[in-house]
Amino acid sequence: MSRRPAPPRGNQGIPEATIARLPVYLRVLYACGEQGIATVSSEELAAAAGVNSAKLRKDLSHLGSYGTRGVGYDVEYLVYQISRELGLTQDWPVVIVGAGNLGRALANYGGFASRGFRIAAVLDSDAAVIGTEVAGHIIQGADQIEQVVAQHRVSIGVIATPASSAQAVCDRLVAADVTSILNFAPMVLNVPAGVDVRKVDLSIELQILAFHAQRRSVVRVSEDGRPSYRRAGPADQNGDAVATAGGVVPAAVPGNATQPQVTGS
Amino acid sequence: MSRRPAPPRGNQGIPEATIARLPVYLRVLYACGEQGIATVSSEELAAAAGVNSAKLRKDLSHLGSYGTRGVGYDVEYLVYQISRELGLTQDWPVVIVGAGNLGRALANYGGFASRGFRIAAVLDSDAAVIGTEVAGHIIQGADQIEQVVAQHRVSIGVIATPASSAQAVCDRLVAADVTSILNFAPMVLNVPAGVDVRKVDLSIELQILAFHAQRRSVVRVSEDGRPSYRRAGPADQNGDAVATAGGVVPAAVPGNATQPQVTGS
DNA sequence: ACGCCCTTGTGAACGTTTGCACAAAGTCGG
DNA sequence: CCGACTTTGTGCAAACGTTCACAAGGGCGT
Repeated sequence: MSRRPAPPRGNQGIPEATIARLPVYLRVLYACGEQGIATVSSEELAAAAGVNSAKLRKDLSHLGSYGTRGVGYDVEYLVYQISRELGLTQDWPVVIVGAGNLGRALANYGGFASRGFRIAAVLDSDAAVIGTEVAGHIIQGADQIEQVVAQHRVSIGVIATPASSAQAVCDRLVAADVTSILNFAPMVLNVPAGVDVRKVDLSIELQILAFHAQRRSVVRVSEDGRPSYRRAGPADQNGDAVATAGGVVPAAVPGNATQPQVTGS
Repeated sequence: MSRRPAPPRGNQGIPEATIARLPVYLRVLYACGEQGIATVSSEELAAAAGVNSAKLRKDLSHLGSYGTRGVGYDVEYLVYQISRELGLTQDWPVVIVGAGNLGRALANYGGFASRGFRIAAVLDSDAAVIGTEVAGHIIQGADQIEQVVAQHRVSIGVIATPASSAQAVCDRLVAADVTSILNFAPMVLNVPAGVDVRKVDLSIELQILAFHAQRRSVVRVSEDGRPSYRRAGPADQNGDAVATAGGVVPAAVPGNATQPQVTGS
């Protein structure tokens, strides 16, 4: 925002892109542990996580030198280190606002309660659902936000309300000292500096998919349509461009003859 | 991930980062249209979308020169252009696999049906829910995947199953010629090249939030704890690092004295 | 004890994304 | 019709992220 001429930037230095991948590594490591695997090489771990092995090593190197050359990484030890770095060794109470279809789905989501996160409360403003039970939690009124947040020391809030009330809920959460918000409402939240907002937006993801799908069907017209459908390494799952190696789409919709009216002029 | 010495790449040249933001602009533009606003400047649009105005202009410039200098962008025209670029002017049938809490939430999600996407079918493998209705759709058996995909020319599939069956469902979708997959299951899907996978993962988002929250609480110990809570411009909502406005973040975390037990050895 | 072989950790090159700053280009009032 | 003002579109440089390639380091067989 404001100019930073010579930012001292005490940023202790883990790149944001790395942070976003650590949870994926962590999940794979848990799976390894459950399989009884004691050590993994960067190559194996990278393949399972769907990334380049050099990237994985660089990511892990930001945490420290926790690997053993010639062997790999100790699964259990690495799990601990990543967990600590992400702050998962402490308990994070979470409040879910909005007990509609989505809110209930979230409350029932198993991976929620596990690994450090704990649902402190589920709130809603609809009197019809207040008092009913979801995933072992009695739904409380939305007017309890401040009290619940203070009582459980909540610092993470999940907004699963309609877009129309998302900003109001967000404001109340922020006023109650919640500094991390996960927003499922399809809108851009306005928050003060120092509050961290992440959004999960089905509609946006679908539109990105549609773009690639459309492009694929157009590109297919080009030469060299080798229909090789070989099972390659896992395509990048982090939103990078599609590989479009041998894109064999049937005969879907070329009809863009609908040249539109230019409204202005 | 084979080497690509000289990728012919018919990439017509819209950066991936831009594609990811276009849906946000589109949503803001729709909101403007509903408010009766006819034209917007890049500054206004950028503020509403939570991005830098220069970035917005550069993004839009990739689609063409659709603005008018000294005035701004015509809302309706820009909506059309972005929609066309994203491929939203055509109809995208979508199949949802998994009718649990999440699948039902998705099926009921309003923004789904609107703007180009249409639910072709909702499937599940649980005999207890097959035949019941969700959001106007009779839930069909998961063994109908191939038939439904072929019949409705589905090219986008949404996986809302437990992680344990996600890969199997994915394989069947891919075999049935679905080339775009939105994965809600908490796992990395393995797909052939040419298939586009995007993932939405609550657990990962929470862990990223936890990391920032943890860092913030450590940083707070530092000097200059000015509790200025002024309402600033919308903090970046795309997952970038938290602004932490006054955050000078100096001597954070020297305490790595807690050298843990090395399990192996 | 020694040397081979495997894997990590990282320097350096490359590509992508962001943000500034400004010229080009249009509108609008007089 | 003209000049002042506003806003777009973009060249450029810095920041950020990815990938390659390889030296450093450690285990393991002999």
